[in-house]
Amino acid sequence: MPVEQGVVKLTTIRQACSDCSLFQLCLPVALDTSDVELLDDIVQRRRPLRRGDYLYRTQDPFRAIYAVRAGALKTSVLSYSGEEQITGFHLPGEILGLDAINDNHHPCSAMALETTSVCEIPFEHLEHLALKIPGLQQSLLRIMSKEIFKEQELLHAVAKRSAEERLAIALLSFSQRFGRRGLSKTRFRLPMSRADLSNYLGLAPETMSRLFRRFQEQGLLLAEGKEVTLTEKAALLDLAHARGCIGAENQAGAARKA
Amino acid sequence: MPVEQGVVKLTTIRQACSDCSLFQLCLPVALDTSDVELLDDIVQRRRPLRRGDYLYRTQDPFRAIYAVRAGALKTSVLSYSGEEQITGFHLPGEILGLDAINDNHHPCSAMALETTSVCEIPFEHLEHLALKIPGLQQSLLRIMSKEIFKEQELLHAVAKRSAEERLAIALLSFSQRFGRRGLSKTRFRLPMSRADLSNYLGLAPETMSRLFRRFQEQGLLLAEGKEVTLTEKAALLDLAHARGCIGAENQAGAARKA
DNA sequence: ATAATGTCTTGACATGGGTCAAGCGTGGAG
DNA sequence: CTCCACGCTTGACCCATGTCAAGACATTAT
Repeated sequence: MPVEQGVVKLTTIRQACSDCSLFQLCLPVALDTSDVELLDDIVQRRRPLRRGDYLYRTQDPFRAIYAVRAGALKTSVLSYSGEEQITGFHLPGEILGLDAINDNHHPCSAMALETTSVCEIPFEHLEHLALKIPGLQQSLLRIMSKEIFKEQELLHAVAKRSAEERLAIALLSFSQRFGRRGLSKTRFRLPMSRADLSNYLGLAPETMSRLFRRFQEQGLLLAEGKEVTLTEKAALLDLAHARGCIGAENQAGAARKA
Repeated sequence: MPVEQGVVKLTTIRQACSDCSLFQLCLPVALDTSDVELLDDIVQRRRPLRRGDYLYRTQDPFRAIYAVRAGALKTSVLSYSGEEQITGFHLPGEILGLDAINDNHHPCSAMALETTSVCEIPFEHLEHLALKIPGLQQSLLRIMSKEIFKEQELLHAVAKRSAEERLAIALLSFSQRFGRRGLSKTRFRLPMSRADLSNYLGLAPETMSRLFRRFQEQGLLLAEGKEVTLTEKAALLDLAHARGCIGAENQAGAARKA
């Protein structure tokens, strides 16, 4: 077994993909044991990021994609006037950096929302490996396809939906993403600030605030700071008009299919 | 040279990728001649679609991706209440269907906006070929990465921008996409109806109409039906706040890079 | 040519949600 | 423990954009 090429050697950093409870999520395709070992060899674990640290910044050269192991990140771009535009939140088991493949530079910055650790997967190695392991190529293409689909979905979720619908959709999306990794689908801690969330959804923070209140008054949820409990998921789904939408179980399901 | 496996044999349908003026666009990576021939063998040309014909429909099993050769298509999903939600327009040289890789079914329908012909690229073959031709795998991953990036960009273009900004962005996007294939960047024919365009941008058709008038009054453009002439592109760019945005030349440029 | 059908435009009006400006609460620093 | 600061909430107000309804125009069919 090769020496860990740890970017930084910390006591507890070594862990094989095969032992990782998130492995099914970040590369959701069956690889046999020897293939996983090949992958293991190229994956680097990094020292955890602290809240506010950047994993990469806009225009950084693209070297690797990243799988979130613990914590959470946001990706964002600076808009014309220098305002932050949040383009995504990334939870454990999710991959980020794929949008940089195209032109070899990161089109956005990724910042840790809390103490966060990631696996770094050098892309050159991965690409090379994907030529050898058909399942891996397939997996990669799937992940990217899902990403495209997800964005499209979100795009039209956010484009012409009311503030109410947007928040419902976002909450259900988090519910689902937490559920996917075995956590509660009804009670979770949002890793980002209200401001970040509202920014992401294209709403004013004030509007979000009012919405949270209204949802609470209507008994749809309980919010204590970042801790959220969804008490009436059905009603939320209804609000989100979720048929064929993010809140529905199609995403998690799709990822595992075939 | 192998027999053309044409889905339908029409008189003028046979044409090699290597002769195709759009080839650089649909697979923007250098393949050497023999590789292009391999690709050629799997590409099928289909009978042109007429206006209103579907290339595929939501939930159809995924078999192939498609490169637009001539004409234009729109992709759309049906929202909760049965309303059409347009998710994209696809012009010559562009590829569609990538969003279906993930779960083996098309998540949206693709309909021809005018007489349209496409190259059909069976995905199983392509995937297989990509294992043999590193450049092809790379190209595929790039294309998909670009797609993700594009969607992200658009998402946040549409999410929190004014109607004015959205239209400016859309017009510049078309300008650029026409320009990329050697057509005029300032004078072109929009292939879709106003209603389609407004739907796509998340605006009411009435709003679009008023905007077109206003832009015209301000001397930014000339619109005669679907024929559009951009007379003050700089001003439009300014309106779009286009730094780092769709209108900027980053996309076309990026596609060709490295 | 004329009718019929759909698409685009225009106007009047209503409203969701953005903006501005305070006030409140909580958690970290001293 | 106390203070400060930041993030969240609340209220008042207003504007951009959606909605409804009608009319102009264009395109196809008769």
